[in-house]
Amino acid sequence: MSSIEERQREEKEQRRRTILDATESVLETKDRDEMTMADIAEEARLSRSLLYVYFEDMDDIVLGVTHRAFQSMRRRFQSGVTQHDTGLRQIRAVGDAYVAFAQEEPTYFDLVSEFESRAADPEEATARMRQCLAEADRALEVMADAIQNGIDDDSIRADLDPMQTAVTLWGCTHGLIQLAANKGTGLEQRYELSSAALVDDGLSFLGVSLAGPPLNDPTETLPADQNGNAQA
Amino acid sequence: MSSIEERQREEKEQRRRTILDATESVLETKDRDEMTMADIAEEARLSRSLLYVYFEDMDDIVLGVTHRAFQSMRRRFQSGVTQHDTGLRQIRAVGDAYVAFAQEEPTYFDLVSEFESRAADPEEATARMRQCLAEADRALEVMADAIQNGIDDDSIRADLDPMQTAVTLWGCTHGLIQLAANKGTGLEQRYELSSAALVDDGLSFLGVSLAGPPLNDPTETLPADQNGNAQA
DNA sequence: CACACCGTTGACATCGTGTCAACGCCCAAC
DNA sequence: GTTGGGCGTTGACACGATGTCAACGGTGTG
Repeated sequence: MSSIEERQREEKEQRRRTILDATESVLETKDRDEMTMADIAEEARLSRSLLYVYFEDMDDIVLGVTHRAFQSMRRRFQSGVTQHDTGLRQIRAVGDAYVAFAQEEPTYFDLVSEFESRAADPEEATARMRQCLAEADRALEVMADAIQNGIDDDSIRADLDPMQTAVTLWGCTHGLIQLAANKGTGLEQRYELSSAALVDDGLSFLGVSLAGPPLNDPTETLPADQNGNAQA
Repeated sequence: MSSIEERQREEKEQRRRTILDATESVLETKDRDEMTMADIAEEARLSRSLLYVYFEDMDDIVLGVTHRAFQSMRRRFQSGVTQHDTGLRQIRAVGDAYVAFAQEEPTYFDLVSEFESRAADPEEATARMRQCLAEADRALEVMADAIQNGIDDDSIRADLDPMQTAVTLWGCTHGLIQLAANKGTGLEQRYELSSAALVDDGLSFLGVSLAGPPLNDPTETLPADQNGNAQA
C-alpha cells in the first residue's frame, strides 16, 4: 500500500508540475493579468476544474511559478559568487547575474518584480508565499556572505552592515533593471541612453559606494537625515 | 453660444474630476486589482455606464489618477531642490522628497510603481499614458538639473552624465523605497532592520557614489563589464 | 462481484465588463 | 407655446471569467 500511495503522490506532484509548466508557457506570450484559467487548462490539456483541485486559485498557481523564478535567481547568484575571488567582484557578479536573469528569463523576472511590488504582511502569508520569501532570503544571504567576504579581504569598506547592504543593493539593482527593461526603449530614443550601458554603469556606480571612502565622517560631505544618523 | 459650450466644457471637466476623485477614494481602501467599476460609480454617485462616457475603461481612469500622482511627485522634487544650495544636497533632497511622497501618499506611490513596472512601448502609447511619461520626464529633468548644479559647484564628480545619472538614481531610489515599503516589516523582524533607516542609509549610500572618487581608473577597483566599458 | 474511493469532468451560479437602445431634459427654432 | 433635435444619462443585455458541486468512471479492496 505504501507503493500505491507513493505512486499517487508522485502522480500528484507530476500533475502539479505539468500545471506549472503550462502556466510558464502561457506567460511567455501573455501578460499575467490577461492570462486566464482556461488558457492554462488548455495548454496543460486538462479540464479547467481540475486546476482548482491542485491549486487554490490563479494567484496560487502563479506563486508556484514565482517560487521557481526565485530558485533560478538564487542559483544564478550562487554561481556568480563562486566564480570570483574578492568580495567586491563577487557582489558585482551577483549584479551581473541579476541582469542576465532579467534578460534570459524575462518571465521569471516579471514574476519576481510583481512579487516584490506586493506587500507581504508579516505572518499571515500563505504557505506558497512563504516558500518564495524563504528563497528570496537565501538569495539575500548569498549576497550578505559575499559582502562579508569583501569586508574581510578589504575590497569592501568595513563600516557596512552586510545584511542591510545586501538588501540595499538588491533593491537598487532591481529598480535599475526594471526601469531599464520597461522604460529603456523610450529613454534610448529620447536621451540616447543604451539600456545595457545604463544598468552596467549603474552597477559600477553602486560598486563605488561599496569600495568607496566614507572612512570617518560622511556627514561632512552628505547632509544627515532627519534622525541625525548618517550611515550604519 | 460660446458661454453655453463653455459651461458644457466646464461641467464635463468637472465630472471627469469627480470620477478621478472617487477613484482615489476607493484606492485608499482597496487595491487596484480588487477595485471595480461599480465601486467607482457608487463612490462618485453616478451610474456605472456613465464612466464609459468619460473614460475608455478602468485602465484609462487609473492612468488619470496616475497622472495626478506624477504631478504631485514632480512638485515635491522641485520643492526639495529649491530649498537647498549645493547640487549634492539638492539631489539628496529629491531622494528625501521621494521617501516622503511614498509615506504620505502611498496610493500615489503605488500607482507610480505600477506604471513603472509596465512596459511603455515606444510610440504606440495611449494619450493619457503619454501624459504620465511627460510628467515623469519633467521629474527626471529636475534631477538632471540638480546633478548638473552639483557638477558645476564641485559637490558631484564631473565624469557623470547628468541625465543618465538621474535615471540611475531614480531607479535605485524607487527600488529601495518599494522594497522597504513592501518587505519592510518582514525584514525588521527577521534581521532587525528598520525600514526608515534602510532607505535613509540607502540614500546616503548612493550619495557616496555621487561625490565619490572614481577620479581616474575605476577598472582598478571594479571589474569591467563584458563590453569592456566601465563608466560613463 | 459489489463496494468504496479518488481523480476527473460538465454544468451551474455569480460577478464584472462593455455596449446599446431608450428615456428625459435643455435649448433653439418656428 | 409648442415642436423638434441634440446631449447627458440610465437600465438592460450579452459575453467572458471565476469558483463550486453533483455526477461519472476507473481502480483497488473486501
